[in-house]
Amino acid sequence: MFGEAGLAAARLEDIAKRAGVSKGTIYLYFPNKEALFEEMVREMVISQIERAELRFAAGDPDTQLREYYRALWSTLRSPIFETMHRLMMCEIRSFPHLAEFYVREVVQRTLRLATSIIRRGVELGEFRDADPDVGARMAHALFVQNAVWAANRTQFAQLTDSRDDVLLDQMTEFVLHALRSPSALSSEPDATGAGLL
Amino acid sequence: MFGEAGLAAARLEDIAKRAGVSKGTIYLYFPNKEALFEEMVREMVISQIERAELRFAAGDPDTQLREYYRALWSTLRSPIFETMHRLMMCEIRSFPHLAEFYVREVVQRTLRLATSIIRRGVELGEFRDADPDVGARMAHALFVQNAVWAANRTQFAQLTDSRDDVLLDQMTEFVLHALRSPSALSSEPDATGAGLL
DNA sequence: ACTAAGTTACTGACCAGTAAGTTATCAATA
DNA sequence: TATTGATAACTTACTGGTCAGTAACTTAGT
Repeated sequence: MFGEAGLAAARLEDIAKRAGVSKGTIYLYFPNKEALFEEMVREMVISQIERAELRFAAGDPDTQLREYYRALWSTLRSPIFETMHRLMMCEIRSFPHLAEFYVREVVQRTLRLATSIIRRGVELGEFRDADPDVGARMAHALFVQNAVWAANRTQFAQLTDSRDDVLLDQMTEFVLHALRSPSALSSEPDATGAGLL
Repeated sequence: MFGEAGLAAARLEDIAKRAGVSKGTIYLYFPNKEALFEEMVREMVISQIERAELRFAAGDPDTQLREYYRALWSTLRSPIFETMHRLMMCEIRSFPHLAEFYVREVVQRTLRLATSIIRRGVELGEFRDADPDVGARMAHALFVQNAVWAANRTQFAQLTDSRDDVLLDQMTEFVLHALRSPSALSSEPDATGAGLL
């Protein structure tokens, strides 16, 4: 209900009703509304961790990254992320430590995986020699913002493709081109020469 | 004051005081609180249009885009954008047409410029042959999300560089690598071969 | 008979919106 | 130049509804 209305607009009595208890019961478990809200977001973040089963796929960095971003996108497009992200953005000023918690427990963990894939790609010469950490962050930013737009397609129609899978392709291609080293043309289907190797 | 507290938490009496009038006066000009809010956001969007003087710079697409994104970044990092964007994201569900207005009047106008620069780059063979519209949108997403993180550096410290100018470089390099055609290595200072040409 | 768990009915603060009253402006007139 | 009257601009003080939080009461479990 917080997700639907936000912290201020969600009425404690409605929350209680939906939980099948009376309002007073809530105060047996939480000191006040804010604490309930905070606890709820923490639960969401934790369920988010469990949901996001981002695993190393086998194969070259290119393939690994594609798999990684496919999984990331499915997470970002889930209703739970959409809700959590919106709440986080709206209430971040009142609950700054929630955002810190989220970044530490979810985003960083996720980014570390991307970073390591990119690092290996750099070592193999498949990706250009740039800071893998920066690359991972840039790609993450791109995905998150596109998820925000996609979650509000009605208003942001001009900013997203109408199909999620097309959008995923667009993002993945963009990111991979940004990371790829100019000499590694092998994964380009229409590459005619062997490049510098 | 809406920017500081949000629609619900901002008290009409305080707004009136800050405006140097009494609460009743507001109701001579606006039917209710929501209308005042909406009008204020519209004003912000309009002032945003005036502020964002994104112009074609001279030179090759690479240089033009660098100049474009420098200007975009300075807009995104301005306090007025930060406020407007946060309000938009928080109240989008209550005021969907505000977001539509914003996308139409600001974002699309801005994107069109980026698209045309990229299109010319594609025609010149400097950028790879991909949909310029998609490229512009991807880059925009990347910039917007980084602006959001940068606006909350305390919480999102791990997601941004501590310096705005470094961040701008990181984003610009990422985007340009994503757009560049593999055969156009000329702008790469350490390029050793002439590529396929 | 004691405690844990829950409910109900209330209070007090808050605040958007309003109705009645006040002041400033200015044109017309003497 | 002063007076009046009309109206526009604004203020004040109040109302009504909402809702977080609580205190007294009830029920279930052992």
